[in-house]
Amino acid sequence: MACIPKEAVSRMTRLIGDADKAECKVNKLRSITSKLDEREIEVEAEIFKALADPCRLKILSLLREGELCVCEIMVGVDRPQSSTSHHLSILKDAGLIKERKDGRWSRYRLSEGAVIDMLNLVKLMNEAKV
Amino acid sequence: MACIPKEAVSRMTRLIGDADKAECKVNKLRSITSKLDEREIEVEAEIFKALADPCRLKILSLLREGELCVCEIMVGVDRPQSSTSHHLSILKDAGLIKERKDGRWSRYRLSEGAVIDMLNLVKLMNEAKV
DNA sequence: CATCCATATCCAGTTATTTCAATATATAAG
DNA sequence: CTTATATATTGAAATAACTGGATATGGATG
Repeated sequence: MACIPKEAVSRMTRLIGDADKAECKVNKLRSITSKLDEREIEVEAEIFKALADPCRLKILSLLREGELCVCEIMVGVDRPQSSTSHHLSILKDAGLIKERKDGRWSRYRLSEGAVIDMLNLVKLMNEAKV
Repeated sequence: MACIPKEAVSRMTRLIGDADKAECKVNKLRSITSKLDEREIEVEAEIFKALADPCRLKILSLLREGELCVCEIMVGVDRPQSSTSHHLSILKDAGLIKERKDGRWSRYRLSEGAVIDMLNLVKLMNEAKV
C-alpha cells in the first residue's frame, strides 16, 4: 500500500454511481493484485527485460541455428568481446540460454522450452500491429 | 559494421582449425544477422520492454478480467495517477492494450491477439526455471 | 462561457542500463 | 611455472527509464 489513491476511489464512486458497488469493485480489484506473487512477477519482468534489447534478440536468432561459442557470437552481432559477454550473462541469468564450458571456450545454446515460442509470438504481435 | 571484431575471426580460425572453414562460418553468421530487419527487431524489443516492468505486468493481469478505466487501474496497482497513466501509454504504444474514450473516462482493455499467450508463456518459463 | 473533473503531459530528481576499454580469471600448452 | 589465449568482470561515462508533483487538455455540466 505505497500510496492509497483515495482520489481514485471517489472517482470510481462517480463512475459507478452506487457507493456500495464501487466499494465492492475496489475490493475486487485489490484482491486481484494482492493475490499476485510479488517475487514471481519480478522474475517474469526480468525475463522480459532480457528480451528487451535488439542485440540480445540478435544473439537469440543466431542461437536458433545451434550452439555457438562467444567468438562466433561476437562476429554475428558485430560487437566487442566485453559487450557480447555481458549480454550473454543477462540472457543466461534470465534462463533463456545455457552455457557449456569446453576447455577455454564457452559454448552457448538456447534453453529447451518456451524461448522459441516467445520469439515467434512477438513476431506475430509485431505483424499484427502493422 | 560498427566494430569488425578481427580478433574474433582469428579466434574462430583457432577454434575450427581450418582457415577456409572459419571464413565460411563467419560469412554464414554474418548473413544470419544481416538478413534480420533492423526496424522489426527494434519494434520487437519495444514490445518486450513494455512487458519488462512489474507494475505493467500487474496492469495486464487486471485487464484480463475485462475493460477498466484509469481510476480503477490506479486502485488495482496502488500508484498515483500520473504514474499509472504513463505505464498505460507505454503498453498502448507497444500495441498490448487498446483505449476507448468514453466521455471524460478512458477505458482500457487487452488487445486481441497474442498478449495473453505471451503472459502464459512467461509464467511457464518462470516455473521451468525453478 | 465558467467550472468541474478525468486523464495526459511535463518536469526534475533518482535510479538502472548500455557501452567499451582495461583488467582479472582460468584453461592450455610449452 | 611461464606464457598465450578465451572469456568474465570491473569501472566510468553516456543514455534511458521510472517516479510523483505540478500543470495542461478536453469533455461535461450548469
